[in-house]
Amino acid sequence: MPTEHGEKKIYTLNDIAKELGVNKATVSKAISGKGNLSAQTRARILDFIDQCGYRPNAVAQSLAKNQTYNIGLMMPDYVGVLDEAFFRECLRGVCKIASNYGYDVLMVMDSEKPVEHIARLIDNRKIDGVIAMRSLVDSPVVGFLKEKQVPFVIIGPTSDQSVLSVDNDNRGACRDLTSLLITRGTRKMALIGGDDNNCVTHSRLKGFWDACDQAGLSRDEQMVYLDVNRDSRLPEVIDTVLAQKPDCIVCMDDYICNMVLIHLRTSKVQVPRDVKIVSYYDNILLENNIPSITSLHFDAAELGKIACQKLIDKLGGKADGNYILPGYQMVMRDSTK
Amino acid sequence: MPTEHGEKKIYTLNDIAKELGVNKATVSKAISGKGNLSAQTRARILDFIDQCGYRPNAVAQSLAKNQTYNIGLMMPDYVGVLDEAFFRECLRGVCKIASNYGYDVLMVMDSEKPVEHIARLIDNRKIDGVIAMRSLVDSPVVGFLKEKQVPFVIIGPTSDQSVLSVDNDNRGACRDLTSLLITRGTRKMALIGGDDNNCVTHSRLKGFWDACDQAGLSRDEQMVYLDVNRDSRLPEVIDTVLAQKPDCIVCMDDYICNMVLIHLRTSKVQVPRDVKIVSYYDNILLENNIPSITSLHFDAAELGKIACQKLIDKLGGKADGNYILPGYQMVMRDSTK
DNA sequence: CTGAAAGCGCTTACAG
DNA sequence: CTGAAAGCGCTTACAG
Repeated sequence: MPTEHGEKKIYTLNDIAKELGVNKATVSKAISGKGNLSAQTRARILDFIDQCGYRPNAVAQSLAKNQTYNIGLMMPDYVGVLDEAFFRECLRGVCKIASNYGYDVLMVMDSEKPVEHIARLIDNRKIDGVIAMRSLVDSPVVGFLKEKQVPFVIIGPTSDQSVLSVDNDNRGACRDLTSLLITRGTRKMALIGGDDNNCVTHSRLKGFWDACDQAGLSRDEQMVYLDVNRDSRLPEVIDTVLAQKPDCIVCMDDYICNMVLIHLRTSKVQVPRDVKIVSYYDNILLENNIPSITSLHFDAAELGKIACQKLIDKLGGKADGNYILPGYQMVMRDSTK
Repeated sequence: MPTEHGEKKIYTLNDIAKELGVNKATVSKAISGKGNLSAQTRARILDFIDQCGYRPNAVAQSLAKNQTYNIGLMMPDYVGVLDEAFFRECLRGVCKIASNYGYDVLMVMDSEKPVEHIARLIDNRKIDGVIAMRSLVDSPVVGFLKEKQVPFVIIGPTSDQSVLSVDNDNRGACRDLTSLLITRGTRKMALIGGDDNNCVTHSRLKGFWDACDQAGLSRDEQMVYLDVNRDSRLPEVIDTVLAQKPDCIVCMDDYICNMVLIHLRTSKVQVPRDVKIVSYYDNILLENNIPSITSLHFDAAELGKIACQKLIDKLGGKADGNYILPGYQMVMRDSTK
């Protein structure tokens, strides 16, 4: 029932109750479906609500029900350029499911003081639970959330069996890809990996060793370089690696892979003729590279969806198992032909 | 005052009032600083609050003050891979300022039904205002927000003078970079551009033409290719362009630039000897390319900050001018030597 | 300077 | 099946 001015009146439960000559509790019941009403009055109320475009005030509901229908999403402030796609996809997944259940997602970019920020949200009772996209080893966030007793799930690895977590099977995937290379005759493999402080680095390394062990290859620590960050060491590391004449260079992420490719180009080393290249992560720029790069592909959106689903289940009181490991794809391309 | 169990009691205003033998209105005033209180009782109350770790229930405050201290941030669901860095930086900027002012950011990933989603948020009164990262031409979102009379600011270009907006000076930046190339002797330039439905594409094209006009070069439409998306046309477009022997290829974004580079490599065309390359956007992968690529760099975080600041000003009743155009950097690198 | 009251817009026992 | 009441935790005029 818009007025002549086109400004729509915003109805409250009370308004509707008065307008219809019933009690506002009755209206509330009609909407929520709780308690019993005659089908007739329910229909009458619902009809009217439809016409006048009534929408409940979520804030008032929150206060009355002590539930906000908000979840806090903690996202790393800085992530590698090439992980951006991952986080964004993950965010999409989370938002999608949240939306399906009528929840909203409150961003926490954990820049300087992630713990303080999330603490404020919790203490002010602005959220019901949190999803932490955790990427750093020994993040203080997890301890904090446990202490606060807020329902939460983390995206990433944990050794802590008491926390709900969802993760890609990085270890298994890296193992499988490495194994496949070995099966195909690769023997001398080099591994170049990123941030040592990042959980995923360790999982991937483990997978790499798993495959070596399984194939009876000795662990050649000389061929493994971790914590190779962008600023400095990468060029010399690549030189050192090349000097050892590997069959294949395994890059832990696409940033490293890109740098390796550039370097090889300058050094006139041909892929895959002289050396094979594999990346443990799949970015579109490398897919387009010539030769295209063999890599692993994880479904980040799915990960976000599952994380969100688990949190909502938990908020709804459904207990649930600890881990879920969605699948992955090995994308075999020209760089390992 | 934690109990023996380590579970901290959660205090309400009422609890504190009782504990201290004062009225809860008094406590409220002590906290808000509104109204006048004796310095003594104020101090006593504030002390106690400090000790017991009281935090106001934000939901109750929202209801009483009719203000949520939440802002909705609309983010495009799908963005080009290489724009991800831009959006993430922008998001950071927004979150940063929001946090400074005690606001929280509610994500809206406008996938299928952006308007419906934001409508729900508004109608349920979960947010006070919105920031729209608008990237598409003729987005229905803006019209909707105007109609709803919700305070909002958009990040991106508008012709609509009645809406608050913040944008990079894409046109000016592209003009300047193009002009500089012309000054340096470039005459025959090709332009390859992305999504025709994206506002930024048009701004950049205008800047390109501006520079041509200014230098008295005729507008050679034969050398301009828009809406070149990834799936298909790019390789043939590049061939067509190369056949015309340009001095320089201007790429509207880094995805295109990357494809061009790959293609040139395969065709044994050398940069910058045979042709110069410029990108209108700056991604780290291209910075590392050999040769490194000349490009424009925009400060996305700053853009986000300003957008958020403007919205908060508006929410606080401060009217403000319509546009702000932050600066940019021209990063001259090897590809135009 | 402090208190008592009404109100924000809902929900949820509890009566009838 | 419907209504009257109390309550969620705050804020804000209004008295005194």
